[in-house]
Amino acid sequence: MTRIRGEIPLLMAMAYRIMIDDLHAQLEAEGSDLLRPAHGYTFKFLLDRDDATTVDLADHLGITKQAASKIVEELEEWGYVTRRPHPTDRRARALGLTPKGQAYVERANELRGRTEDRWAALIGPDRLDQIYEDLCALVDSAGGRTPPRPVW
Amino acid sequence: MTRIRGEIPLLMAMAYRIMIDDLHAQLEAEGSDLLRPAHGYTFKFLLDRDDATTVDLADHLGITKQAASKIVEELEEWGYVTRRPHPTDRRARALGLTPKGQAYVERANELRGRTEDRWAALIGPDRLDQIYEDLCALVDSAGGRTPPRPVW
DNA sequence: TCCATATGGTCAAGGGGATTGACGATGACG
DNA sequence: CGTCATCGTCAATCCCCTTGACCATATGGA
Repeated sequence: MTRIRGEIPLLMAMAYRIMIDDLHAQLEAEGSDLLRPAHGYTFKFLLDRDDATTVDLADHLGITKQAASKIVEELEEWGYVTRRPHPTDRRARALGLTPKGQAYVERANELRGRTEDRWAALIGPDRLDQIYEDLCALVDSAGGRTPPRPVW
Repeated sequence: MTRIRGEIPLLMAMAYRIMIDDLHAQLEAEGSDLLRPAHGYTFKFLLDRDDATTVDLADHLGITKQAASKIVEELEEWGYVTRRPHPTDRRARALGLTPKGQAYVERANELRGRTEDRWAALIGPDRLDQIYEDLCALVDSAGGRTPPRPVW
């Protein structure tokens, strides 16, 4: 297969879009709340860190604290996230995932996994493992501190 | 390497972001106009098709004709795109790339190519070829008619 | 200890890029 | 021809993010 120089980033964007659409369709089919990717990345962040603040989240997402604050506000209202007083800083509020939030993460992981399975069926599981490794290598080489948000 | 189920879409988003940032940095370094991905996808579309209309473009990008119209307006103003009377439909205007537009496409292809080269150096050129094939397979399996625009 | 400065969070205003809705002009087809 | 679809534009609005200002609390040096 002759590869067109410079085409891979475009393909990656399309592939990402396809997998996100796929996830979206599954979530919609089962009636789950349709959260945006920003919400998903927020969950993922809160899973790893305890007593994270809104500013921490904003840094992680690569957005302003005001934007992050609004996301947190929504997620709290919808029952996915809690804000409790911060244990050591009385200015701050410590963020946490509710059971509902944790359940959503697990469900989304499972559904993304199914999307991966479909791709694996297409190209073979070993190839998918390789892609995983290669993507990790690329991300690591960029320092791993890339905000997950696509630029658009 | 143990792969976390459901993580590939996230990695793909980050990888895409990294490659776009890379391209962006290169374009900025050489003083080129900083066009958004939507503009790039517009160019790519206009390269393939002759006498395309704004509505055709909107369909391709998966946005409304009003939004597409605005993009075309900008690109015309900046000298990348022309709007001439449509040969067979007097309601419509046929879009085309100016030499400046074509040059931008070639330049962007080259710079994306360099980004690919850096990745190839990291994981090996043969692996990159495989990824290309696999991404093509995924995109084809979705009908190839996926709007390039990421959902966010 | 006190004060200067840095930082977490919120409120308010504004902007970029999309959407919906309405419309005039032309095309397509019975 | 008359009806209905389609290309393009104008206008209003929306969503999500940004910038800027501000208060309350932390922090660290004199």
